[in-house]
Amino acid sequence: MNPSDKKPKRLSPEERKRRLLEKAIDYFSEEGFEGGTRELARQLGITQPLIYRYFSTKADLINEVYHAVYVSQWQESWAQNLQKRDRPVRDRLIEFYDGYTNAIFNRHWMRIFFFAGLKGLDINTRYIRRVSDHLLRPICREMRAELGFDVEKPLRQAEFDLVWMMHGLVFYQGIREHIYKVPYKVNHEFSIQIAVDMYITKSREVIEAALKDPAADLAPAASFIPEQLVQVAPDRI
Amino acid sequence: MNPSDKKPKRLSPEERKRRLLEKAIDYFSEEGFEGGTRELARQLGITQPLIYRYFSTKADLINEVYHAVYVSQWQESWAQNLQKRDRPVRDRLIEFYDGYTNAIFNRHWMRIFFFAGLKGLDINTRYIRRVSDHLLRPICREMRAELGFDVEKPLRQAEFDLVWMMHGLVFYQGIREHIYKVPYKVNHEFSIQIAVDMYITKSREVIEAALKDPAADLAPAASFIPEQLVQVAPDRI
DNA sequence: ATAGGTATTTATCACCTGATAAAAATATTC
DNA sequence: GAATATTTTTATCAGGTGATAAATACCTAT
Repeated sequence: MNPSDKKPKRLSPEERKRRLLEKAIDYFSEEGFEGGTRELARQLGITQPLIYRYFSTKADLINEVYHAVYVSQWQESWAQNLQKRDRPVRDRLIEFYDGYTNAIFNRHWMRIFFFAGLKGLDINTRYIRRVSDHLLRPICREMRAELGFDVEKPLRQAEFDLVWMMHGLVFYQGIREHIYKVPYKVNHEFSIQIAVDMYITKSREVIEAALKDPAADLAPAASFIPEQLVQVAPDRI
Repeated sequence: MNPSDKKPKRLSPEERKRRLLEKAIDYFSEEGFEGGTRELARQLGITQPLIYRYFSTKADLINEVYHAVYVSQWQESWAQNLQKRDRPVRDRLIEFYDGYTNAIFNRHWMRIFFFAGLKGLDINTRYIRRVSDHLLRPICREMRAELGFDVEKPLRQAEFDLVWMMHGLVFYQGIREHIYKVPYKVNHEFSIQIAVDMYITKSREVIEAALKDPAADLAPAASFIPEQLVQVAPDRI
């Protein structure tokens, strides 16, 4: 046996915790949060009680998994760059979706997102609200500004639906790739381009019709709840 | 108490099994397949061992849930009507998606689909293959025929991706409504119209470019496996 | 009314779950 | 090299799981 293969039986707390969290992301994104701590320990080559030296409860471990996968991946620059009016909206959107899909189109992110979504966990609803409030609503404003509509008038339902359609078209390709597991490489640049073009093309008539009709539904109000991406109610795990 | 409220303590096997399956659909679509048989029984007002008089194992019960939610909802007329060339493709697509979303945009279908998808269950991959082979590929043929392209030449990747984009745009609105649980009614007719228009608008240039370039990727071959929507490998539950 | 049939419950099995406490193994310090 | 400190394991707990067998409660036909 290669002498360099010798792995020390004891690790520093930092290194052990790092490996534990890394494996937990892997494991829970495959098995869901019902996955057992014993099997997780087995895959790490350690015994199950050792997990509890580094995470006080299973819920605590899962919380850190969330943080690592979701929170730390969110880029504040997304919302900032989307609102820099020195370039056409189309360019900004394509650049944004290039970065966004690059951050979230991976097996860990996609699967944990849906596991959490099906469980109705806080982190998931908060994330969707964040996408809605910090990304999609600003995009609607930018679109109005570029087309010369009044930015101050309240957002209409139809405009909001339309921007969600663009978002959904892009996002669904990630679902195909990582949830459906299609047996070939999905071309994301292509779908981003199609989605953005669809949005740009349809925006004028949708905004025009929505603003003309005083009876048209308003988009639901942005959330009042001070939203963070962090907490998970422990009893939901 | 209203005398008509008196419920008999014993039911006929048919009625009991019917109620059990109905509740199981409800229960597993909320909790996922890890949901316990005791809680299921509790919600039915019966004891847990009674379940095993009507379903030999939990896997057997889940299998019947699948069948009720997926298989029995599939309409053969979808594929048939899509290929009747007496009307424009646009009309056929809109009619199809009206019927399709009407069948699958409900909490049971949507949630069970993703629970099964995350577990990698056969039923789910089979379903996706069925959508691909029986719906989306025929749509691509119809589109080529309407635009006057050669229907016999093999399907290209870009055409296939494009039809999946239309499909994804529509499907994603169901995800928003039933997985994200947005707090308002999503307008499906609107998104269907946008999706179909996007597909029709982009088809000509995509097909043209794909057929012109001899190096363009082909779409993956339709599946050879004799696909059914029925079986679930018991050991995967 | 009673007897037979069967739907339903009670009691129980072996196994798995997250979590805790004490013992052991390893590394570090003097 | 002995003493100390800390990582890791062993042993175990209480409670939950799917499933089975035997006992019971209910309905119906006679």
